[in-house]
Amino acid sequence: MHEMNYIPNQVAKNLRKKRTNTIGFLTKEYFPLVGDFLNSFTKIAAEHGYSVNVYFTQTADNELKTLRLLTTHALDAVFILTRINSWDTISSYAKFGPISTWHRVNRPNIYSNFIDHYPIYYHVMNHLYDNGHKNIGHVLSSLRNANTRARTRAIDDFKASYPDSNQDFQLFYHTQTGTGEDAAQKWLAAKNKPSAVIFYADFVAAEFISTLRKNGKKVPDDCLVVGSDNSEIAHMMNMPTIDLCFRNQAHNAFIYLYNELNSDRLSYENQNPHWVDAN
Amino acid sequence: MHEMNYIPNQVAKNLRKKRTNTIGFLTKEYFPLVGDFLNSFTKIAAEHGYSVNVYFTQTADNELKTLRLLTTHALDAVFILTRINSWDTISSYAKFGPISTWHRVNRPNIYSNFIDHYPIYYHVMNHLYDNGHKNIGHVLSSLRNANTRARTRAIDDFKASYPDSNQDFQLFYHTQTGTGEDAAQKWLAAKNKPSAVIFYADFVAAEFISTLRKNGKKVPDDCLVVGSDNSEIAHMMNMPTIDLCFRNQAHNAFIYLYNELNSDRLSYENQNPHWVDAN
DNA sequence: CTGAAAGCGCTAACAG
DNA sequence: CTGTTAGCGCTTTCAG
Repeated sequence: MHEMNYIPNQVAKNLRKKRTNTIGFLTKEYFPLVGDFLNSFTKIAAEHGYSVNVYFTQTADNELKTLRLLTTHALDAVFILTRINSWDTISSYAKFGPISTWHRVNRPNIYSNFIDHYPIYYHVMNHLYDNGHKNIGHVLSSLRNANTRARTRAIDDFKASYPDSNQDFQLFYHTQTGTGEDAAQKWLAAKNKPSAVIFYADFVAAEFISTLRKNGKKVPDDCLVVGSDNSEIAHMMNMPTIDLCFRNQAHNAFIYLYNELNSDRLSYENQNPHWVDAN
Repeated sequence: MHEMNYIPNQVAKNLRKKRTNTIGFLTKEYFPLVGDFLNSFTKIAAEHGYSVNVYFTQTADNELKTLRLLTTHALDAVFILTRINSWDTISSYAKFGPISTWHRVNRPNIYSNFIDHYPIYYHVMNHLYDNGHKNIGHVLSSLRNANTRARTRAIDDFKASYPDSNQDFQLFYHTQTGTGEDAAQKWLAAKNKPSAVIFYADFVAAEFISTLRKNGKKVPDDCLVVGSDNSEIAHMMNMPTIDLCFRNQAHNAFIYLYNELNSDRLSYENQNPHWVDAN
């Protein structure tokens, strides 16, 4: 019998139970929404007894090394915010532990809590058009991203329905660093400037605004800028944005992992993307 | 002999080695700099074979529960970004694993990679005074924070040296949410408005700016706003800020933990706080 | 130099 | 119902 100040060893428990109650949170790089998302994800995880390990994967090799933590039983499950390797490669790790993401990916063994950007994006264009914006610019993420493809489909369909509108200003980016500034330079250089531009991320939109203002332009008078996250930055910059429910996505992405790992079932949250006015 | 597809079990290794190579990153709540800091901290940790567990402690009880992970050998060490319990209470856990923080705390068993805010703050006030700002406002963090006390000492000493200056506008806050807006309301209501205001965080300064603009004020014409982190937000909002070297702090805070846990020694980085102009 | 064994600290199963 | 034991998978030690 030990003395009364006995402290159980968690690692021994983990070995025995073959569970660490730890989930990996993988993102290629840091951008502001990572923090917000992680905040939501970690809190719901903590409520159900899980802790969250953060990994900034940076390289394809590193991402694989991190996924291999599932095979060594260091992690019970994995959430992927931004990936590097192909979904095929990633999904091959699902047999070692459940994997979820917020990206739109169609694999039987990866839970995807995606939002269909098509209807909301079409709705936003309609809204802008009704407010007199015939020339609408689009700053989009990479086309390898299914959300981006949904957006370009919406653009094409909208263009077909409203031939008098102009959707020619389209930019595609793979990262978020320096992007807003680059887009602003392109806008300043454009001969036929769109009167409104929709962005794939609040942060990029914010950088766009600040670069425009630095160049003596007025926002929203010269250009209405629309963000895409409903994050704090959107409020700060006083821009309209699109709520794509990342908080619910974080919630549901965890719920899936939990349900896969445990016998009891937690229930999913509904999500409802919507336009958010500048405050 | 097993087949060739043998995968070692990390948890068994951890049990044997009595090491998890995992560091806890504790913060009371989320605010934008948390993400930036975590990014720096996690990357340097990963370079040296450590992963980082994030905890949003929220309550005093929760924070203790998290610190107890040191006693159960779930965590090797702990970094504290924002605390809840007293440093006395926290330091009593140092015998179970090294603890570091970026706060200014004078405990033999807690490494504090603090920046002395006194000289840089005095310098900033001087700079503003030389540029014609006789009435300078101060939005500060809690007085239980040693950095805040260094700032108030700088204010008092400056006031003594320049009796014609006005430093009466002083606000103290415990959190970062809604703070900038509240400070802006106070500024708008003030009869004797300071022509420049220095903030304890970029994010709070940004919120202040956006609230002022919403109320028809011009920044920086009506009020020069100075931030305090040199974070992305400062660039976005085009405000001058103070670089307090949080990236170096993240680096050094990790180095300490590493050196305590290992026999080899990594070396610390120098830090040099400085004024950063609006770009 | 190679191979077996002990033990890290826990929990589940089993015996008393 | 209580107490002992086997084994989770690794590493270190010790014997061959």
